[in-house]
Amino acid sequence: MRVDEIDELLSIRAAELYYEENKTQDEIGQALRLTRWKVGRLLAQAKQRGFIRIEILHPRARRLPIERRLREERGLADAIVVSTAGVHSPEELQERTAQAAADYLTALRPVPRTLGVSWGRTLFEISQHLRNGWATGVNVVQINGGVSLNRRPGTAAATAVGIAQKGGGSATLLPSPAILERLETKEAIEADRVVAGVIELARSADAYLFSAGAADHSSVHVESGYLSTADVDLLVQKGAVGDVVGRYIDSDGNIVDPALDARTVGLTLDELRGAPLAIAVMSGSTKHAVADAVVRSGLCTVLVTDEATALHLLDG
Amino acid sequence: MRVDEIDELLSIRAAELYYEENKTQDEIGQALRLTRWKVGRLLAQAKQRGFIRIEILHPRARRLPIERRLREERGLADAIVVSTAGVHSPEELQERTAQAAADYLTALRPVPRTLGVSWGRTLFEISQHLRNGWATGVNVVQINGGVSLNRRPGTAAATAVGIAQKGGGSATLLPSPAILERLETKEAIEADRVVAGVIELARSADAYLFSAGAADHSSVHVESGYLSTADVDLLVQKGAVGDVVGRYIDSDGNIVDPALDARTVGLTLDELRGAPLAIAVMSGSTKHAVADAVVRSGLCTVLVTDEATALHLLDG
DNA sequence: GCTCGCTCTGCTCATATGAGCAGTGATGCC
DNA sequence: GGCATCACTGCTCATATGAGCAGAGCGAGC
Repeated sequence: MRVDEIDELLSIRAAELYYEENKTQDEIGQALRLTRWKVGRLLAQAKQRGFIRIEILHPRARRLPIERRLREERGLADAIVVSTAGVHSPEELQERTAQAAADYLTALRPVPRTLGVSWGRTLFEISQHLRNGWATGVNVVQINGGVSLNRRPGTAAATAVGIAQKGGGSATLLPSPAILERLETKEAIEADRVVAGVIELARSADAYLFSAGAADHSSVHVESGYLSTADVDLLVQKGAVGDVVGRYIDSDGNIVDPALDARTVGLTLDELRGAPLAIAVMSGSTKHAVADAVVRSGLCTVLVTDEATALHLLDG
Repeated sequence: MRVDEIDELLSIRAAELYYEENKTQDEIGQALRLTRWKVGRLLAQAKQRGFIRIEILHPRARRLPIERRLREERGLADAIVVSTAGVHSPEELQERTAQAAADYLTALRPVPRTLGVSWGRTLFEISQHLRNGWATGVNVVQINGGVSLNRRPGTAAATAVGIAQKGGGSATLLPSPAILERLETKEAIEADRVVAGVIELARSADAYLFSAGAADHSSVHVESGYLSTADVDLLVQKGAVGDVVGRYIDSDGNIVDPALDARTVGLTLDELRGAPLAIAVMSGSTKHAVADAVVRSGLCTVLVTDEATALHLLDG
C-alpha cells in the first residue's frame, strides 16, 4: 500500500469523524494516532481532492461559484443560478427559476421606473411569484406583440398587468399580434399612433425582462397560432435554436429568417443588445441551446437560470 | 412574509456564502447586515433543519452515525456500513462491502487463530480483497458443505484457501456437498471421521465469517445444482427469505423446512447464534429481507453492509 | 395597564482551527 | 560518501467559532 493511498484512507476516516461524528481535529488525532495538525491537513486534502461534497438543499438555494464563473467567463453584469439539488420535475425547476427572477427584481436597485417585459410561460410564472408591493410605482410596458390568437387569450396581458399592479404601477400593453402574415400589415400596425407610442415607450425602458423559447413544437408561437409546426421545422432547418421576443435566432444569435423577422412586431434584438439592463430568464434542458445563443451574442446583461443550464454554458 | 420565513431565507444565503464562498461568519454578517452571532445561529439552524448535506464521496467511505444506530438499536457488537454515494451498479456496491469486510478482518483484534467461513459470491470477493499478510497464521475452516456440483467448481475451496494463504495459514475444507438428497446419506457423511473432524474444528473457531443468500432463482444453491428453481419457489411459499450457511430461514430466523435442513451439512444456526464473534456480510436490495432476519434473530454479532440495507433494518 | 415569563440579541470568554515557519529526514545527484 | 533539495512534521501565533450569560423586547394572562 503506497503512502498516498494510506493518506487517502486516513483522510476519509478523518472526514467521517469530523463531519459525521462532529469530533474535533484533536479528538480525531487521538483516535487515529495522529497530531491534530496532520488531521487538519488530511481534511484539507480531502476537501481539495473533492471527497467532501457540501450541498445546500433548499428550493431557494443558489450556486454562487457558478454565478461568479458566469460573470467572469461570460462577461455578464450579474448572474443568478438556482440549485437543481432535489429537483424532480421540469416544472419544479421552472418554478425555482421564476422565484429567483422575482427575488432578483424585488432586490433590484435602483428600482426601474419603466420595465419592458416580454410574455410567455416563464414571464407569467415570474409575475405570479412577485409579491404585492415588490416595488412602488413600476410602470410595465410590453416589448413585443402578443395578443394571443386562439388559446389562453390574455395571459400576455395578465403577465404585464400582474407585474405592474403588484409593483404599484400600471401596464402599457402592445396591442398587436406577435407576427403578421404580411409585411405591409406589420408596417401599417407599427405606423399606428398608439402602437408607435408603445414601442417608443418600450425603447425608453430602464430595464428589460424577458425569456426565450426553444425552437420546437411546444413553442408558445405554435400554441398561440402565429406559427405552424411546419414553420418551426423550417426555422430549425435554417439553424434556429429558439426565439427571443418573438425573433428566431441561430446559435450565434443572428436572425435566422430576415423576412419573418420583418413581420415581427416589437423591439429589435439590436435594441435589446444596446440596453444597459436586460434580464434573461431561462431554465430547463430544452433551453440550453437558446440560452447559449442569448448569452454568447450579448442579448442579456443579467442571466437568471438553473445550475444545469449554467454548467452547459460554461463547460459546453 | 413571516419572520421564520425570512430567517429561513437568510440562513440559506448565509450557508451559500459560508460553504460555497468560504466567507467568515463576520464577513457574511457585514454582507447581510447581521451580527456575526446571528449568522452563526442561522448556520446552526440551517444544519439542524437539514438544509446542509455533507457527503463523503469515496468508495471506502463509511456511515458512522448509521453504524452507531445499528449497534445501539439492534444490539450488534459492531457494524460497518459503507456509503452508497456515487454507486452506479449493484456490483460496485458488492465490491465496496467486500472491501469493507476485508478491512474489518484485517483490523480485527485479537487476530482469530481459527476462522470459520461459508462460501459464495460475497465470500469469494472478500477473499480477493484481502491483502497478502492481512494476518499471520490464521487457519481457515469451512463451516458448511459446498463442493460445487456443476458450474464454477472449486470457488468454495478457492475462497477458503485464498483467505488462509493471504493470512499466512492453511485451510481446512469440508469435503461434502451442501445438501444431500437423502437424510441417511447426510448422516453417513457426518459420521465420516474426516468430515466429523472438520465440523468439530469449525465448532471451535474463534470467529465466523459468512454471508446470506436471497431466496430467489439466482441463489448459488440453484446455480450449483443443490436446489431446483421449483424447490426455491416452494421454500418461498413456506416463508423463506433467504439462507445462511445453506439453511433457509423465514423473516423470524426460524428454519423453514426442517426436513431439508436435516439434509444440510455444516454448522447449525444455533451453533452460529452461540458464537462470540459472527461476522455477517450482506449488501444489495435483494438481501434486505434476509439481512433483517439475520440481525433480528441474532445470527450475527457483527454486520458489514451498505447504507441502504442498514437503513432498511433500522427504519423498515 | 401591569407584570411575569419567554425568546431573542449582543456580548465575554474559552476553544477549535488555519497560516506560516523552522527543523528533520529522506532522496537524488555529483 | 557528501551535499543540496525538498517534502513533511510539529510547532507558535492569529483568527474564527461556539458556549454560555445578562439584558432587552415582546406577548400572555390577570
